[in-house]
Formats: sequence, C-alpha cells, structure tokens
Amino acid sequence: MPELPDVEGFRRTFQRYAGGNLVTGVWSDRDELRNTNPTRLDRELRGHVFGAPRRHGKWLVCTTEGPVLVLHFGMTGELVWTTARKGHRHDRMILQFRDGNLHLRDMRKFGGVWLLRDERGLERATGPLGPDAWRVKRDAFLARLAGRRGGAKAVLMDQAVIAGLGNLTVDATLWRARIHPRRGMGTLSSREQAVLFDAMKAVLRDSLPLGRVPLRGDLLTTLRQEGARCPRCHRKLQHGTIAGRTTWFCAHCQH
DNA sequence: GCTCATGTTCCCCT
DNA sequence: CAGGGGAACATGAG
Repeated sequence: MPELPDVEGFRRTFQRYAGGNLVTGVWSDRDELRNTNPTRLDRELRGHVFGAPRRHGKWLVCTTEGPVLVLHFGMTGELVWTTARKGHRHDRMILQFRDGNLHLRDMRKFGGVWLLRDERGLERATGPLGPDAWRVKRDAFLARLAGRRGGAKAVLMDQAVIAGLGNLTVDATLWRARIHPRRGMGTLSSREQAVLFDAMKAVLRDSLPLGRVPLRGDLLTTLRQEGARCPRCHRKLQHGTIAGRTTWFCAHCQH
C-alpha cells in the first residue's frame, strides 16, 4: 500500500493522534527495529511529547523535543489508532498514550523503525533521497532528470532522484503523460519533460486527499488486471516486468 | 501446490 | 560509474 499518498495519510493520522501527545509507553517486537531494540525504544521515548511529523517521500519523521522516531512502511505497513488495549497479529510497534494507542502494522515486515538522537543522522536511516515528489518545483524536477540515461520508469522509481513515487504512482504518471515506461529518460523532449511533471503532480493531487494510492479509473488498482482497457483509446492494456516491477501501460497511447 | 503482491537492498553483469 | 536484471527479505491472498 504505502506510496507517497498513503504515507501522507499516515502523517495526518500521526499528527492528529500523536502530535502534542505524551508517550506513556512503547511496545515493539524486534523484527521491525533497525537501529534499536524494544527495551531502548520504550526507555528513550517514554515521557516525551511528539511534535508535528514530517513526511519526505515514503518516510515519516516523527520528532519529539528529544529523540526522533523514523518510520518506513515497506510494502504493507500502516498506522492505526485504537482506544482498545488489544494488539493485532501484525502489530510491530505500539505507541501508547493516555487516550489510546497508535499501532504500526506491517504484515510483511519490509518496513522499519529507527530511533535517532536528533535529525542530523536522518540520511543514515533513509539513504540518499531526492526532493519530495509532491513539493518539488518544476525547475528542480527537471534538474533532477538531467543526465539520467535510464528508462523513464526506473528513473522515476529511484528514490534518490525523486522521493515518494512507487510502482503504482509511476505507472499512473507515465500513462497520463503518454510516455512509454521503457522510454529512455534522456530522450524526452523538454515539452515531454514538462508534461511528465504535470502528470506526476496531477496523479499526486488526485491521490493525496484519499490518503491512499488506489484511485479509480487510473492505472493504479482497478485497471491492473487481465483484459483491462485503456480509458483513453479503449485498447487492451499491456503488462510486463519493467525496472523489476509489474508494469501496466497502453502500448497505443504511450511512446 | 503455484503465482503474485503498492519497497528496499545487495550482488552480478554489461 | 551508470544502469539493468534477479534474488532476497516475510507473509499472506487467490
């Protein structure tokens, strides 16, 4: 589930329930913790108050007046607020507050939790990240693409180029921009690059209010199935592995 | 039993 | 060094 729009939804959830809230305890299993352990996590966060979390790409940076909690949601992660004291089978971490609990659930455990002393070590957790796909301005976006020789899909999926796009948002973006996923990024005209930027922003703009990726009538979820047709030309959509991921596209519309 | 899944990292090859 | 391909990670769903 988690691409930029999903993580933006998690940011809102975190802000709403944990922002300004005092941590009374932390439960966690060992699996999701990348640079700490359950005992330390509880000891370091208990008694601290979360501020407003920040999202960069698919990463959520949760500051307190002290330590910083960094979350990544992998393929199946999500944040769920409950007031019941009951855990879930896939809970990997539970932040406990006086008025409820914020659960990090992640069935496949590809996500991760880091605890930092401050924000200076952030890049050690996230690795190199390009500018956030939603906030990046046109000029900066074009500058990031300059000199890239890879395929359009591979370049857009690279978090070090632009942070936040995933398999579904990239397919939707390329479909809107009418650019073939295997097209060399270096072969795009400046007009095509501008169209690509607009398409990316449009996909994100449409997905962000939902706080999740699935978007009807686009190449996100509903159309990713055998026999699906292009909403523009009504020919059958093609699919295959491109840049290592299952990719859906319209061979007629996208060049 | 089989295949596939919205992410990232690592290794090997060109 | 840049880029592509594949495997691995863990746990389901169909």
